[in-house]
Amino acid sequence: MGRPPCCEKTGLKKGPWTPEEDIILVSYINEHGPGNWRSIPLNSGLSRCSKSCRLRWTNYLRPGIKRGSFTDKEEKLIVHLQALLGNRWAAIASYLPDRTDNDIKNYWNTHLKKKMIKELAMGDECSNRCEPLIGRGQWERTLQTDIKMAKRALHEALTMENPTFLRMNQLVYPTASTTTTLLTASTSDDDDDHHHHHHHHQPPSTYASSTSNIARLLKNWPSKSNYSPNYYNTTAGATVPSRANSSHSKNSSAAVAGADSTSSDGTTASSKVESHEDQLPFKKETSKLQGFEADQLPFSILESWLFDDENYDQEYESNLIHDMTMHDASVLFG
DNA sequence: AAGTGCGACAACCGCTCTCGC
DNA sequence: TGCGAGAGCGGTTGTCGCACT
Repeated sequence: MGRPPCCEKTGLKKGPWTPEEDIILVSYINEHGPGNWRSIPLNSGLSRCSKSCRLRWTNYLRPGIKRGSFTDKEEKLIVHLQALLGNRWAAIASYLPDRTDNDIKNYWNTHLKKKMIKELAMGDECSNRCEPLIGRGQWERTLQTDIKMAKRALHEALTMENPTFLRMNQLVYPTASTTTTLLTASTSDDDDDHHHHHHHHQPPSTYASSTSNIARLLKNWPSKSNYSPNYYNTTAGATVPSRANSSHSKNSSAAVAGADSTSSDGTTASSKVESHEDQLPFKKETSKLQGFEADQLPFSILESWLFDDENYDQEYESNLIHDMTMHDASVLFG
């Protein structure tokens, strides 16, 4: 095919990033905000293409990224969502806001795919050998049930009007008063964005996965506890307004937000840029979440739907399937 | 100690989508 | 409406480190 790789133009550097390059990139973004990637190599002195800068930022340098091994819950969620959505890693990543799509994709390819194949093989073997214990049909039904549960969760999240869903949020949010204001039902298709939360990060084992290295070197680098998610959100804020509402951004793993926080210069993120909260799937008022463990949110909702079999009843399923319109299906499955 | 194989993951490539003109 | 530029996404590759022989 014709188009040359973007980095071939002017001898731009490729390959692993050095600490010095990371510092330059982070310093620049710290000062100007993310976005406008094309200007970064021009103005920052980096010999990297804009694309490489964006990837480096969104996958590794952006604050709030959780690294390290995946938990069982995350793993299960990925399996569910992959069964539901296929290899749409950005969409899957939107349900694990502190994981990048690249991370999830790699984890799937290196761990989960093999695991699923193995389990499939074991299922087949078991169905051949020990039919009385669990037959192929039963295994398939179990899998189908899992997929349906995931569909149901997604459907709930998208419709936003199911009373059961509201109950779930009351579990998540601490007070009834906040619940009513936070759960303004969305009418926009853009609302399948995700919640954002902070996790306690595991210490990175290599440089490439270490933003803390940069933190040590950069005086103003925001710590994990005080970073300004809206400010650093690749798609949000004044720096890249044109992309903020795109269909890509709604699923983007870069769209990380969380509880409001103080940025490096001492101003709050929400005062610095326009809030991105109204694009979140479950609207919330950031100020009302001060001090609240927002990082519990995604799993609080999804884990209940995806992991708790007690929530699942056949009657609801049949009703749901009946209610799902072709439009819903096209939205969900493209 | 040296060589080899393999797993993990960072980074790249190419395509598609969106937006502004 | 068409076009070009920028950005996002998913597939794939390259590299590194570890385990094993």
